[in-house]
Amino acid sequence: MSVLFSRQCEYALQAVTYLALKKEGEMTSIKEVTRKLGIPYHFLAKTLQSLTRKGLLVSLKGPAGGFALSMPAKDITLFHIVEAIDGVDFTNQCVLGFPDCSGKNPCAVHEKWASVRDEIYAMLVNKNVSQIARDMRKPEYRSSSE
Amino acid sequence: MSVLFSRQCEYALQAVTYLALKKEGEMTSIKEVTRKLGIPYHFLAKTLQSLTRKGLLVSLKGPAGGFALSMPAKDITLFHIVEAIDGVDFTNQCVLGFPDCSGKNPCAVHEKWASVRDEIYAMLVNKNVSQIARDMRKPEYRSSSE
DNA sequence: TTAATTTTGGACAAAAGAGTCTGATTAACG
DNA sequence: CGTTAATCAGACTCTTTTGTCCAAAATTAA
Repeated sequence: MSVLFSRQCEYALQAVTYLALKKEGEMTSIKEVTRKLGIPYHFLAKTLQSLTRKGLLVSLKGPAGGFALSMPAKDITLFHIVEAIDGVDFTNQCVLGFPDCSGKNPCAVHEKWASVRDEIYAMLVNKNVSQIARDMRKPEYRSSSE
Repeated sequence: MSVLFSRQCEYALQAVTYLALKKEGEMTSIKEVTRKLGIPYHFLAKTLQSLTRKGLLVSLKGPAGGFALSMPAKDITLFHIVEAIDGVDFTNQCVLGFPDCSGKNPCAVHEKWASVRDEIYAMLVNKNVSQIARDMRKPEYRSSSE
């Protein structure tokens, strides 16, 4: 199992941040993204199509076609991507799986998890893909296998 | 998908903390646990058997049989249970799914996630099921549907 | 000893997640 | 116009996870 997000969501996060490295409006093909990131072609295709339908990306068919961010990179956060692929249930679900866990009826780690969850939320919201692209251009940020 | 742990692991966490409510050495049947917690009988059976093989529980067949903690509740932490069912990969995996993410080669949220992960780890290690049982006996801690 | 009640073990089924394949559509370029 | 290169759509397969079923073994109590 993946840690916190589904595989598909991880791929989406990786791919969108990769697109953010390109200059605004430049189209990037699925082929390029999957090669650089080492993820399955057709699976990512579906994922990017889904992000396009949700309005986070734009796409263009034909030669010189591909995908690009639909808005300035500074307006897209990691949270937007997670929201589009996995949904945001993690923001209100009990980490121990109790269906009726709440402030009135807390599980053993309710408050602690609430604070952890808030940190995760902040981690996703406070990072827009423009900042990430800036970070990734630094030499010490090279997570893809190029 | 569940939040952080597999369904089976959530069930295990719920069940073991339920067993911790009983007095030391008292046997509790699968039937009772699944009824109180509203989780599938045969599925939990397998889970408890697995915890028994791993040494966290003891079991006894026959009428008046069932399961009990194999050691004092204060010696069992949530982490032990997670370790036995899901494993501890979450302690060293990249949250964005980059296979080669590391301190030398960090992803965009590497440090932030490291601190969140440490908090999760502490949350699991610092809670033993004896404390949890004590908490659950208070009136405001009633997470099962009894 | 017999009946009842429980865990144990293994096989099986269903559902969800991940990944693949093929053909259609679209657009750039010669 | 025809070729080529890309997305799009949908069906399909494979794997993992979740859940179910049944018979055997063990233990208690009558």
